[in-house]
Amino acid sequence: MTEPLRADMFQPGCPSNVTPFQIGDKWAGMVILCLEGGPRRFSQLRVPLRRVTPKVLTETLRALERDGMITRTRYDEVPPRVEYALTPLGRTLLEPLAACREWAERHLAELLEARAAYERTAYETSRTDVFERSRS
Amino acid sequence: MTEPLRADMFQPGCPSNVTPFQIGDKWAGMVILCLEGGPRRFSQLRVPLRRVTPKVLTETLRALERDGMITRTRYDEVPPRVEYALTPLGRTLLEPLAACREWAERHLAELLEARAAYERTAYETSRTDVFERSRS
DNA sequence: CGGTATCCACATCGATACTG
DNA sequence: CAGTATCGATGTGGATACCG
Repeated sequence: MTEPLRADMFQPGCPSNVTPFQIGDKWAGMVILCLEGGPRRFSQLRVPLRRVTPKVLTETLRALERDGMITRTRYDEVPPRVEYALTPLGRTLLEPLAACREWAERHLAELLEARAAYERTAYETSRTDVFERSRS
Repeated sequence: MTEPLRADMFQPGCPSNVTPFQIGDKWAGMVILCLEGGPRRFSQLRVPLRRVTPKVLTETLRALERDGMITRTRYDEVPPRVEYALTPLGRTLLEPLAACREWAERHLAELLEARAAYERTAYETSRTDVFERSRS
């Protein structure tokens, strides 16, 4: 546990998808993180976000733009180019986001452990009624 | 703005419902906060949560219990009594939760302002295609 | 009191196809 | 390249009624 679970939240099967924290919708937090290093283009965002569909990415970007978290800059060129970047307000999200990430790095293993223990006991003990835990 | 928008996130119409932060599902974060001051009973939780339905509250509590964030203690009395309380692990959530709340208190007004400005310009300016923004 | 059991409305996400 | 347009699956929450 010296290495603090450098979890890659962009990995679909990554356990950090299990964190109780969510920034806005499913993708907004990741978009914020993708923009931390500077402006990014639409297509650039689609890569780390594991093939989020353009529709959903557009919706996410519009929502973030609407709320003043990012800017959308369109350059009149051919081929067209559009860049998204964090606003100062959007940058303020990085701080609490870091707090959430830190929590995950410190405690995710405990959460997973508790969850596993719960699954185990659910099958043996005295809960009056055990509901289904089947996962497809 | 000296008063930092002591927003009551438990109020249904409260603008803090607009914050980009969410702990788990819709209610989990509020439950954590409700338990900050000590153990609470099922019915006690329903009050500040503005009449969340028992079904949803049960689901929320089960999920938090499963993940080791809260404990469920049943006392064999008549009438039956059940208490929910934060585990040590659950208490660790209070710190990042505080970071999120602080963000809201500091920046919620800016977010709302940006949103309002966006609504305003959406009706007058040169976006190639203005989508509907109607809210029922 | 502390929940369950159904049923349903709605929002969100995804897949696919197409366009300025 | 940077989206838009549809359609459909899924799932999360709410309303209501009932139970040990």
